[in-house]
Amino acid sequence: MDERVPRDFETLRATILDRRESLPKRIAQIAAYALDNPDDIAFGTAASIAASAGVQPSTLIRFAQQLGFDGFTSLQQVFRERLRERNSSYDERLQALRAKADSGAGHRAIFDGFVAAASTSLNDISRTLDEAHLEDAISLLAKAETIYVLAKRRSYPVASYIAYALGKLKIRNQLIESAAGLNAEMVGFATPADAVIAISFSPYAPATIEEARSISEQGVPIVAITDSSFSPLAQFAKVWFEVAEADFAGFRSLSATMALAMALTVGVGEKRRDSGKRRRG
Amino acid sequence: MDERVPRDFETLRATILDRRESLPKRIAQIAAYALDNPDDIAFGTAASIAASAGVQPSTLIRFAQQLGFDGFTSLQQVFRERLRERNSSYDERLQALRAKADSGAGHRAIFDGFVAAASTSLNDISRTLDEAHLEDAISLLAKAETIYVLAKRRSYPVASYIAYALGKLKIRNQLIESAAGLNAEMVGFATPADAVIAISFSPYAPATIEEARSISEQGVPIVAITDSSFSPLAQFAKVWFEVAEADFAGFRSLSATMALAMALTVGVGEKRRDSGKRRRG
DNA sequence: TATGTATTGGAATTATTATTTCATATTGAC
DNA sequence: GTCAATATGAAATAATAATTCCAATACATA
Repeated sequence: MDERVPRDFETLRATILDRRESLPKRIAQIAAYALDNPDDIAFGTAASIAASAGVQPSTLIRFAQQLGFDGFTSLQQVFRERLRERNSSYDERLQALRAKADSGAGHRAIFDGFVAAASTSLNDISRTLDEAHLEDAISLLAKAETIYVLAKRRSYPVASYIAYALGKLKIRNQLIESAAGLNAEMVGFATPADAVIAISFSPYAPATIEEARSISEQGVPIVAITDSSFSPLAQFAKVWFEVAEADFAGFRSLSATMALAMALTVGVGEKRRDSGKRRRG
Repeated sequence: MDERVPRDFETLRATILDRRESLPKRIAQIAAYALDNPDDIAFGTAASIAASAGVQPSTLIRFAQQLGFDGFTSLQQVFRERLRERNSSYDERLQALRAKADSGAGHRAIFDGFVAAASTSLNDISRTLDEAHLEDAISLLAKAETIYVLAKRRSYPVASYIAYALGKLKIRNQLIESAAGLNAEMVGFATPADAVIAISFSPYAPATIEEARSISEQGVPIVAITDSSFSPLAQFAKVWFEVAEADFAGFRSLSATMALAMALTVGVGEKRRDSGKRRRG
C-alpha cells in the first residue's frame, strides 16, 4: 500500500483541506472540528471529542482511518506532536539560539544566528517605534499622487517589496531603480503633490542621498527609514524612523525594516479606502 | 481540609521546589523528572513516565497525591493546561491583532500585526528547519560555478537580497530578472556545473515555474524555497525547503524566508573559504 | 420506485491505563 | 540491634477509553 500517512500537522492539515469536498457529512464535520480545535484533539478522549463535535466516537475513528491512520490514537499523536513542538517559550528558544550561534557549530548555527538577529530587531522596533511618526508618515503618503520608492543595495529588497505591495493595493508608485542614469530624470518628475519613501542605512549609498537631496529640493515630502539621527536622510525628511537592525555574520537583518515598510504600505491603503468612502458617502 | 491544590503550572513548580528537601528519594526523583520534562508528563501514560523516570507507576501516583491531587490524572491536567496556553498564546495574539486591525483600531495595530507575523514565522521555521537539507543545499551551491537566483513578485525581494549578499561575498551569481524576454536566454546559459536558488510561494508565478522546469531539464541542480510539498518547485528541486510564513492583512511575512536565504548565502561563503584554504594549505 | 452502496448511530467488546493493595525493604529512634 | 514508621516494588484490580460490529438510515443509480 502506498497510502502515505501524514506525519506532521501541516501535512495533515493540507490533506484534510484537500479532501474536504469529497468527505461524507459527518466525517467532514469532525474534520472541520479538528482543524478548528486542534488542542481538543490533542488532549481529549475519543468520546469527549466526539461529543464536542456532535458525532459518534466511531465516526472519529473512521475519520482517522480514512486519512490512513490505523485508529484515533495515531491520529492524535500528530496533534500532540504539534503542541510539543510549540512548547518552549520564545525567550528560551532565542537564548538557546544565540548561545548555539555564538559557539559556531556548523551551518545550523549560522541559520540560528540570522533568526536571532531578526527576532532581536523585531523586538527592538516594536519597543521603540514612535506611534505619532507612524500616523504622520501614513497621512503624508496617503495624500500623495504617486509614491516614489527610493533605496539601493542592502535596502533595495525592502523597496521592491514596498513597490510590490503598493501595486497590489492599486496605489500608484514608482520604484527608482539604478539600472541606468535615468534616475535623475525619474526623480525630476516628482512634484510636491507626490511623496517619497526613502530607505538607507550606514554606509549610506551616495546615490540614494543625492537623489533624496535633489527630490527634497523640489519640495517633495520624504518619509525616511534610516538608522540614526546623524543619517543624511534624516535632514531631508519630513518624517523619519530610526530602525536599529541587529546583524549577524556581517549582514544586517531586514525584518524590522520590512515590518515597518509593510505597516506604512497597508496603512496608506487603509487610509485611502477610508477617506475615499468618506468623500463618496 | 485547607489543602490547596496547585491549579496552574507555575504554582505547582513553586510548590515542588519548596518541598524538594523534604521529599523521599523516589518521590524527589519523579519530582525532578517532572520539572525537567514537563512535556512527557503532559503526554505520557503513568507507566511510560514512570519508566522514563526510573520509578514505579505507583510512585508517580503517590507523588501526585502528596501534592494534593487525587491521582496522577489530575496532576497531568496541570501539565496539559500549560501546553495548551503556551501554544495558543502566539496564534491567538496574531488572531487578536488581525481582529483589532480589521476593526480599524489605528495604524499601530497594523504594525504590531506585521511584527507578530514575522515573529511567528521565525518561530516556526527555527522549529521545523531540516538541518540535513541545509547541509545538502549548501554543499550543492558551494560547488556551483555560477549561482542563478530565480524569483518573481512576492519572492523577488528575497532574491535581490541573496544577489546582493552573494555579490558582497564575491560569489559569482546571476539574478534572473523579468525585465524583458531575455530570461529564457539567460536561463539557457546555465550548465550542470552551475546551480539555482529558486523561490516561489502559492500562487506560484507561472514564469518562475516555467523557468525552473526548463533549467532543471538542462541538468542544473535546483535548491528551492517554497511553501508546501505540493509545490511544483518541489518536483524539480534537488533540495527543497518548506517555509510557512504567517500572513497579516493579506501580505505574508518574508522574515523566515530571508533568514533561510541568508543562512544559505553565508553558508556557501564559508564553505568556499574553507575548501579554498584546504586546497591551498 | 426499487436496489445496491455508502454512511451513520449505538452498544458490545477489547485494550489500555490508572489505581489499589500488599509484601518487602529502608530508615531513624531508642 | 530492635522496633516502629515510612517508603518502595510488583502485581492484582478497577476504571476508563478505543475499537469493532451490526443494524438502521440515507444516498445514489438505474
